[in-house]
Amino acid sequence: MTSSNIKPTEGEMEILQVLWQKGIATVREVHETLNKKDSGYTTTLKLMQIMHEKGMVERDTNQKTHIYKAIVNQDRTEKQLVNKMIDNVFNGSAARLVMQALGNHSASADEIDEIKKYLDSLK
Amino acid sequence: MTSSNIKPTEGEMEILQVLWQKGIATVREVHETLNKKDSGYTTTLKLMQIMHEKGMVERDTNQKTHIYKAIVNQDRTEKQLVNKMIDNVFNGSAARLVMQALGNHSASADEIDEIKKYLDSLK
DNA sequence: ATTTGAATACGAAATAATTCGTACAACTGT
DNA sequence: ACAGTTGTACGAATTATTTCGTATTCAAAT
Repeated sequence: MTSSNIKPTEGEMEILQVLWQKGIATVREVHETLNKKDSGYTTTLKLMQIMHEKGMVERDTNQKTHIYKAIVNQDRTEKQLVNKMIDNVFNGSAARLVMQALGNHSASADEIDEIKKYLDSLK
Repeated sequence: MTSSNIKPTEGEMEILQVLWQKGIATVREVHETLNKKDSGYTTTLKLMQIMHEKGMVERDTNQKTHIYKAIVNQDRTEKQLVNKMIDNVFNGSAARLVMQALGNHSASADEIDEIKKYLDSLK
């Protein structure tokens, strides 16, 4: 087990995504970006406070409105989650994951080209 | 929301994997395949019973020792999980997931060829 | 027949994750 | 100054998931 072994919950991942994308954000900004109709502002607040306790995010509390920033590394976190899925769901085969991902509607022709380029660059 | 929207928990996924791999299996077989030192036999049993209630597995109870079989479709379930990850972790970009997966587990040359073939077949 | 071992059933505890209510502090505009 | 708005803090309820303990049943072996 490596030094920083982070396992964000689903809710935490959603928040991290916003933070990674925006760089920094207030609770309100995060809450509005994920516009969940099914849960209130204080839920997002609480989650972010917990993430702070866990050391996943840092925050600037100099102003009344705190400003949050992700500490956990995006790339490392993504790798961890992908690896876990390859392991858990695809019996260790990255190729199977990839094909499953590409068989989806979510892969556009552009994306496919991009991936081919990437594959070529691997050789 | 589609007709059968299944969201296996992590524990359920582990069991499903064994069932998909073996075709059919008893609780004992499943429990021993996933040799978890941290939880007992009845835990696996209970999980599989719950999965049965949820309609994820079927079982033959003609013998004392029940024989389980996955009902949920492997391919569909995998797609669902992958889609969720693309959404949750990669902001909707299948390409980013793929690259993360390939950057990781140094995919073998064979795997890469296989994937390229697959990509071509998509056009 | 009786004991022993392996199996199921199932309630309930333990743990994890999410959600909310409410108190209170700080800022805004009048 | 003070009413209204926006923010944080945080305990507690709710919901989901995992885990176990114990009762009971069935079958095999002595």
